[in-house]
Amino acid sequence: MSRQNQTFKAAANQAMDLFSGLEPGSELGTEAELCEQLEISRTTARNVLSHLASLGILEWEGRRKVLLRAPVVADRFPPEDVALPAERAEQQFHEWILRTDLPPNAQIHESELARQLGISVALVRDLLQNFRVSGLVEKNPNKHWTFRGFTRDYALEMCDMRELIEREAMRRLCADPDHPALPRMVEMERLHINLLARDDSAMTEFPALDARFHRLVCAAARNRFYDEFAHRISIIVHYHYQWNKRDETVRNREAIREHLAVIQPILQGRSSEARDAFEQHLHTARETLLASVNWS
Amino acid sequence: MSRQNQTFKAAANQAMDLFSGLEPGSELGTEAELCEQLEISRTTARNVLSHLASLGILEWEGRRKVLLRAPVVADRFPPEDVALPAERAEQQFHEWILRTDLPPNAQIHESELARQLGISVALVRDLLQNFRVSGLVEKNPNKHWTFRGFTRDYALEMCDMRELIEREAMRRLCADPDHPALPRMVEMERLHINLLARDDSAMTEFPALDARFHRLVCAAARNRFYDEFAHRISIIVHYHYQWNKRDETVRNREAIREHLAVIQPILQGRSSEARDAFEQHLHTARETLLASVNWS
DNA sequence: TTACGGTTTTTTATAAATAAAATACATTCA
DNA sequence: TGAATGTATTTTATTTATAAAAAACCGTAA
Repeated sequence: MSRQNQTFKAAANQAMDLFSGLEPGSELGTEAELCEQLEISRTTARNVLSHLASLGILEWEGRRKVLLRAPVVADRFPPEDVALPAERAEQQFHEWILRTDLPPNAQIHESELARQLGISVALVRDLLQNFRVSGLVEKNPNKHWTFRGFTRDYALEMCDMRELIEREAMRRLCADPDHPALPRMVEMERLHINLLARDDSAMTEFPALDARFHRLVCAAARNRFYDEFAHRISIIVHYHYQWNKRDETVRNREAIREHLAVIQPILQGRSSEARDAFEQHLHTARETLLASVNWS
Repeated sequence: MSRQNQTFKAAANQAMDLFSGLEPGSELGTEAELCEQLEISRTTARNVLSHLASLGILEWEGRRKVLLRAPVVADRFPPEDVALPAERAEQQFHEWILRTDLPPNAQIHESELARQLGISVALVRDLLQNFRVSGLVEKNPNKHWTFRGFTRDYALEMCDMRELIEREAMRRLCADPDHPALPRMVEMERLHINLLARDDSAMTEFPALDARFHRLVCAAARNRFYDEFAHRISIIVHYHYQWNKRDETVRNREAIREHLAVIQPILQGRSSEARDAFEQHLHTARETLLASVNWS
């Protein structure tokens, strides 16, 4: 079927967001300006303009573009139409592989998975190839893929690598009082304090914050290999925890406090205290992760 | 054009190797046995048998398979026919990206590269996606790829990561006197001593040995993430050094001696000496790598 | 005369097509 | 009867096709 026009649809919705802040009758900028704002090509920008014109939202002739009325909800493309197939597929795939209870050494067939997820084999192939780096699947040439299993071994190897990297990143962060990551750490403190103040139901937001915290720590080392690994891990941990929910709120609150016990000394320049607290947190994180796979 | 039959051709050549050791007139085993030996499916095994029968190398009817004559060179498929397109393409791609003098931030177009390498865009896409993990290229969604450059920064980040991992792996290797990697270390010592005894022209074999040594060290940690990283690095370093040839033989001989200064204490259980020597080697390796990118 | 808009060309994202290779099923002969 | 063979089906590797999106090109009006 080739491409759908998701980029166009997403851009059209974004343009409507932009224009709903303007008065009807106001003149719009040039095509190039719209491209900048929406981060799209002129081809797509022009398609958007002509679409909005056909909806009667604006009048467009040559360089004159006048807003006729504010866009309404009915004008927008529905959210399921704007997600790119690749993005949608990736999310579905992660859900499937990390939340379906696949046994270790299970065979994964590209064609079967494509049918299950309702996407093309080529896309499944992309997903599996990319996911291979996470160490959970491997390819048997000319044959199927194998799921290696979210086993205790896997968790141990992941924790080892994570601790190696994050410990080093933390060392660098603490060593430099003018480290460029510090402003973002201030913001991070605020987010943690806010979340801690809210009630248990808000704890569902923790996994995302946890991932951001650890990615920020990794980013402090300014090493693309650290970042790459942190990114991989955050996906795995995110889906794994969504699925394993026991003691969730208690565990999450405790983790937020541990994060703060790291963040605050960093901001106040008490390095050794920060590093001790971080060691403590790495230890807890390891325990939590291992506990969640203990049954295997 | 879909697939060529490389698997079949490679298997046919392998089968001929196998049969050339047998007397004409001898009976061959079952189809299933041939599958085992050649690591192929029965479909392919049967195709091979029928091909060899049509060449008059054997007679095949039902379960009776008799070797008629020894295969000769003319029976074989030429080597360029047996390599899989994907493998051939990968090698070409690595040559291209690591030995062509691409400037940092150069644009890479899938379609253009496909034309240059004479392969399909889909294959180029696979190669770039896979290579992305090495941190040298990045994707601009809906647009081209960007070569980030084999810069000083890149070399520094790579060395940092490498040292972090290999230092830890070495610690583990030294901590366990019965480590399962030790037998392979004995073999490694032998290979190093042999190479050192040969003349300068043999030094072209060093990069491959170097990669093996470092991969073995990483393997000692028994962590799939270490292995993955070691593998990536070995590709980069391999191609980079092939291209940067100054002081080659001197540098290589020195590196062999440094490797031996690590291997021998390990085998003799002198841990701290091994680790000191390894630190020294990591330092030299870093210097060498940085020197090779100094011009940028 | 130059920045902007109209048009054409190139490139990417995705799916579909095709032959090879693997696997599953049916059949036959020791 | 069951292990090996013959046959059919499924799955993978690779290329090709197609529409969307980006980029390049060219003309025109402020």
